[in-house]
Amino acid sequence: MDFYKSEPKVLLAVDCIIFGFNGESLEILLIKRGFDPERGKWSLMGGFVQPDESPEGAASRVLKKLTGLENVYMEDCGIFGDPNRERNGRVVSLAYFALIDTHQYEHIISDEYEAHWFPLTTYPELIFDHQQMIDKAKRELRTKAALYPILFELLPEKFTIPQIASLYECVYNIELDKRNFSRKLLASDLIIKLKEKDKENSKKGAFFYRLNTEIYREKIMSFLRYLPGWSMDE
Amino acid sequence: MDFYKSEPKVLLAVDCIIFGFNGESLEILLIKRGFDPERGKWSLMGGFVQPDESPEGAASRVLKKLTGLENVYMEDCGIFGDPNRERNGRVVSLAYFALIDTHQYEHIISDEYEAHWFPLTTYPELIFDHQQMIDKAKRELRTKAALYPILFELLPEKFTIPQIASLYECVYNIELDKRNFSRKLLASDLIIKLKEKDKENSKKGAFFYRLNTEIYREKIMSFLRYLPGWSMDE
DNA sequence: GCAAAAGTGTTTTTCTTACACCCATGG
DNA sequence: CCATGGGTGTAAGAAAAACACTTTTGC
Repeated sequence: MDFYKSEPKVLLAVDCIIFGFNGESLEILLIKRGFDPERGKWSLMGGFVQPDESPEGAASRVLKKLTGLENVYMEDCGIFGDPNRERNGRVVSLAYFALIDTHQYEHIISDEYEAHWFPLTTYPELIFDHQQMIDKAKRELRTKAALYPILFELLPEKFTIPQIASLYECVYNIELDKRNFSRKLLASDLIIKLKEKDKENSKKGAFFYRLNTEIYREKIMSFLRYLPGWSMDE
Repeated sequence: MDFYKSEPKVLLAVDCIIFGFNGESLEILLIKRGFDPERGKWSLMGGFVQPDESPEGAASRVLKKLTGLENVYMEDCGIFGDPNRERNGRVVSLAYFALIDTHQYEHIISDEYEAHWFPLTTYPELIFDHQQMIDKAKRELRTKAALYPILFELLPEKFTIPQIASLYECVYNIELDKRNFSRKLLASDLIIKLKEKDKENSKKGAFFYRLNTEIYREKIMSFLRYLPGWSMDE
């Protein structure tokens, strides 16, 4: 039964790039390590894959431990396994990015970890190759979000069109014509208008919308516009 | 120095989804296992990550061992680590897809492995979760190729426009208007016309082209058309 | 000379972009 | 009553799609 006895084993870790959007800027959640090695330095939240769990499971566990959140959108976004990436022995790390709405992030158990949100434009130096992980996660996020409407995962249930627009502006570091953006989005049938208005950010107030989950599920699987009338599931 | 002594180690494998295009159909390269466990069954080519190599390194090594090819386009496309995915103990496997031109595939060391190309439409049942790996690789290939011109990696140095068109048709399972496709491609400046013609596939003959590697390198990093005038590197 | 694939020209339609202008409202 | 962001209308321009038609050549 033990066919692979002679094969080498490695320590397998997961690290989470946790993206959050507060309405103004795109941010990542970092922790100040309270444990060795590299105690006291800033890093991504991570952990080791346990014998009874899958890597995704480990990533979810780690995320929940830090934020208290479950059922969060996560996606693996890279394998970091250079033999010398950690000085303290061989660790292969699987990077996952998570998209959360920062407003849900109240019930944080941050007593245990010294966690802090940083804007993606300025954050402290990080240990190991965590900087590269963030870069990779950013690229993956941009690529994926160009085809699939995953950025909605960063917004609360009720959101306004100006909010989404500014989210896209943050992610791609561009300026959008909000008027055209709004129309394009409405034409996709992805969002449903609500009666309420958000009066926080303007005098006139912007209508709230919610996701049309049916269309969303459809589009999240087939948003490719490069090829004529083609959908992912064939 | 030994901070992680108490953490569990796992066997870490790589499995390669090797895509090839022969001008007619998109195929994958499978091997008939000549070793236990699951001896005699069809599977992806794989191997274990060694202490002195990165996972990408392991994937390249495995690919080279089977095909003799080096410097092949590869990309990780999924982490398969369900605790019960193998009956013979815990193995986490990292899936990589490779794109190769089947015509380069002559110097195969297939004595050691019983390898065979199968069309993506019909191939034998596979061990473990290799079927899911192929599904994932297909999805990733489609997503990536919708934004970046990676499908050229499947073609020989000299190729014709009808060849690329039929490749896209294979990958996305669609029919293209070859006339419009041709113009669109030429407009991108990605390819350079050669003097020669390929007379194999038609009486008139189709001109050969080669990649404009400069434009290629540029586009492979920024082919997103979803957002106005935006490039990946900011 | 005809069948078959390659490739060009042209029209139609659809999508993007730019921007003028109206709307609602808190101060 | 006006400054401010939210939102609609509209017209110009670009890109995609559809398709008629010409080119080349092996048989």
